[in-house]
This record gives sequence, structure tokens and C-alpha cells, in this order.
Amino acid sequence: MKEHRNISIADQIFEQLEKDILSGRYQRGEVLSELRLSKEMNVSRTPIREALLRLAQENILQESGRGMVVIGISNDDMLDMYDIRLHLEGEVARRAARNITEEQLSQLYELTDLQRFYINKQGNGSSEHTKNLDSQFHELLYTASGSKSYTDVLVRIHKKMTKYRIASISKQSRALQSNEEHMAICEALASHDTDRAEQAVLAHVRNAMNRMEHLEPIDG
Amino acid sequence: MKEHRNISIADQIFEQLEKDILSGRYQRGEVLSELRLSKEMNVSRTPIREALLRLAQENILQESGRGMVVIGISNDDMLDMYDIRLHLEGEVARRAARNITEEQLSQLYELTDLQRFYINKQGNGSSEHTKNLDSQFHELLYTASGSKSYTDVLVRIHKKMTKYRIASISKQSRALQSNEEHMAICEALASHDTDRAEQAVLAHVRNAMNRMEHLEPIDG
DNA sequence: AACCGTATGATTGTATACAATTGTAGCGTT
DNA sequence: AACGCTACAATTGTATACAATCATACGGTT
Repeated sequence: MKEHRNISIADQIFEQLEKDILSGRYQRGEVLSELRLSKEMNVSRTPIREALLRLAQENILQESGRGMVVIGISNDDMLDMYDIRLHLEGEVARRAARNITEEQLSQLYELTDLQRFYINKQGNGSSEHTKNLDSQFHELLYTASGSKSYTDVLVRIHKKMTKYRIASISKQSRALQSNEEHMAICEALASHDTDRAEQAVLAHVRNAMNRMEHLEPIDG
Repeated sequence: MKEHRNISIADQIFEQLEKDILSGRYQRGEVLSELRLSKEMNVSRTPIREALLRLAQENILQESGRGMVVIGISNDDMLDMYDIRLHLEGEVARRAARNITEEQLSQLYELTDLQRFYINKQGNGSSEHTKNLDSQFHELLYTASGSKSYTDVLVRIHKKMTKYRIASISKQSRALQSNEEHMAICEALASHDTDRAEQAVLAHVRNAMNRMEHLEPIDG
């Protein structure tokens, strides 16, 4: 633990734990002890503790007197998050159609093209790339709306969704469909047609929700 | 710093800094140094650092290479938060009208009565009480919806709003009007009429937004 | 005078030491 | 056997020590 790079150990631990919790590796109700984790990961308590604090701030963990208790998210929580997106992303799309810059627009197109490339490639780790590009696309869309508050809420939600168990994007056919919807959003934004942008984004969210609902729940 | 109580120093510092930032005491762009704050507050760097990390997780601070930079929130951010609430709280109200328990309902009534008492009292620190009861009312309303995701988003937003500069509730006449709207929400929920609950909550948010818009902005 | 290198100070990131609390197991007493 | 007390183990909260990085200022050299 001697190297001092740009990305801190605490950040890595945060990402790792967040993924492990949201993907279901840690069960709801499980208690995470700082000392145990620090031994498991061969670091001191400090970065562990910082990661746990941030996760608690996200309501992914709950500090409960003795140790941090895993809360995680359920299928119902996921459905509610889609519901929230349906209530918010229409407005975001309208604002983005009005405010998006040429540079942001070309970036969105590029992300979409690159994502299609990786989906068709289907190589090792391409699914990871695909998910990453999906996150970047949506984050940029939110940013293009020009609203910090909307972006804050939706980025938080989207981040949780992509780490939930197996992302619905993993099947190639569904990934391609999602990618086509991204392209439709790009074109709607390029036309600066607020109604069209709203419809394109809402259709995408609705379809994503349906793609997820058809996955089997893992536990009861 | 020897006492070990239930509420940690780090928590107190977090609350204090959050209030100081959102109320405008720290300017946007200002850099907060751990060492400086720890000297100012006569504690070690550890609790300061933990508070800063949590504030960064809330996007109230931004960690930018050298120290934490204050982001804070602007009037536009506030308006967007009201806009988000208008898009979400109608649905929350509908769900609460369906799911609220008798106990939650009587608690809501009690909070409303107590708030009216403090507003009329107008004693020293009664404004603090009033704001606190307002937060409790809305948090309970969100919880009554039964949705963790909705509650998470809205509690976060509401918390920020109440700490923004001077809350719009500070004038007695406005506080009384807000309190009457709370009572209307209670009665709508008691009737379990989803449409009526939605209308009551949305009217309350709209009125709160108008009450805020009429306040003067402090800086340009 | 200009330029380059080094030392120094400020700051964050990590590890460790210490204090306090809490739960529990075990033992003794009745 | 039941109850209570004590001691210990586990755990968090805080302070401090140490390492690494970065900016800056200062001094020497050409």
C-alpha cells in the first residue's frame, strides 16, 4: 500500500462494495465490520471506513449502532426507480432538446456508435464496455438538460440500476434494441423537437423497464 | 474530545457544514482544507474528513485534486427541485392515500397540530421547531407511500431545501398558510381519496414554490 | 538578468494507536 | 438451577503519525 496514484484505495473499495452489495453478493441484513473487511482486502480500516460512510450516505448501508447493515435494493425498488425516471426524464428530454450543444450532440452520437460496435463485437468484457457506454450516454443526456438538480437525482438512480444484479442489457438482442432507441433519442435531440425528444426518451425508459420485468427474480 | 456519546462529532460537523454551505455562509468555489477546519473546530482531521466525504457524496462539495471545493445550490437549483417535486409528489400522495396506516395518519395530524402551536407561539427558536416539524411531516408523508426509492429521492431534496438560505416559512402568515395546507393533506389522506390527496399535495408544493419565488435573491 | 534545480511547506491519503462502549461468556453465589 | 457480576473480546470513534505529492519560493549558475 505504498503507491500514491490518482485513484485512491478508498474509491476502489467504494466501487467494489457498491457493486457487491447492489449485485446481491452481500445479503440484505448482513453486518459489515470494518476490521473484517480490512483484513479481507489487506488495507487498513481507514479507506474501508470511508467507503462505508459514503455507502451509508447513499442509503445502501444503514449504520445501526453495531456495524453497518446491508440494505441493498429489491425488485420493487427497481420498478419504483423506473417509475421515477418515467416521471422525470420526459422533462429532462425537453430541456435537453432546447439546451444541448453541438459538441454534446456529437458526443452522444459517438457514444451510440461505439456502443453498437461493442455489442456486435461480443468479445470478452464487451458487456462491461456496453454498460459503461450506456451510463455515459444517459449521464450526458442528463447533463445536456442544463439542470444540476435533475442530473443529480437521475445519475444517482441510473448508477444504482446498472449495478443491480445482471443488467438487462446483457442479451445481445436487447442490447441492440436499446442501442437503436439511443439513436432515436440522438436524432430527436438533433432536431431540437421537444415533444419528439420527450417521446423518444420515455419510450426508451418504458422499454427498458419491460426488458427488466421479464427477468426472473432470484430470491423470494 | 473525550466524551463518547450516541451522536458522533463527525455527524455534528456534517450537519454544521451542510447548513453553513447551503445557507450561503461558504461561497461557491471556496476551498475547504481539512487541517484548517480541524483547527477552527478543535477536533482532529478524522471527523472533519468524514464529514467532507459525505458532503461530496451529496454533490454539495466536489473533490478537486487539491481540497474540497464548495458547490452549494443556487436559486435555479431550488426551482428545479420544486419542479422535480411537482413531478414526483403527486404519485407519492396517491400511494400514501392507498397505503398509509392509522398510526401514521395520527402522527401526521399531531405534527400538524404541534406546528400550528409553535407558529402561533412565535417564541425564541420557534422557527427552528417549525422547520423541524415541516421536515418530519414531509418525511412521514414520503414514508407512508411505502416506496423506498421515492422516499430516498424526496427526503434528500427536502433536506437541502430547508437549509437553503432563509426558509420561506419564516414569515408567520406564510407559515400559517403552509400549515393549513398540511391539514388539507391530512384530511385527504384520511379519506383515502387518491385524486384528492394528489391535488392537495401538488397545491402545497406549488404554493411553497410561489412563496419562495417572491423572496429576493441575495447575490447575482 | 534569466533559468533551472532544490528545499520547504501545505495538503491529502493511509496506517496505526488509543479510548470508550457494548455484548457475552463464564464463574461464583445463593 | 437461576441470577448477577466481572472480565474479556469485538467494535466503533477519534487522534496522531507517516508517506507521497504538488506548488512555490529562493538561491546558485551562466
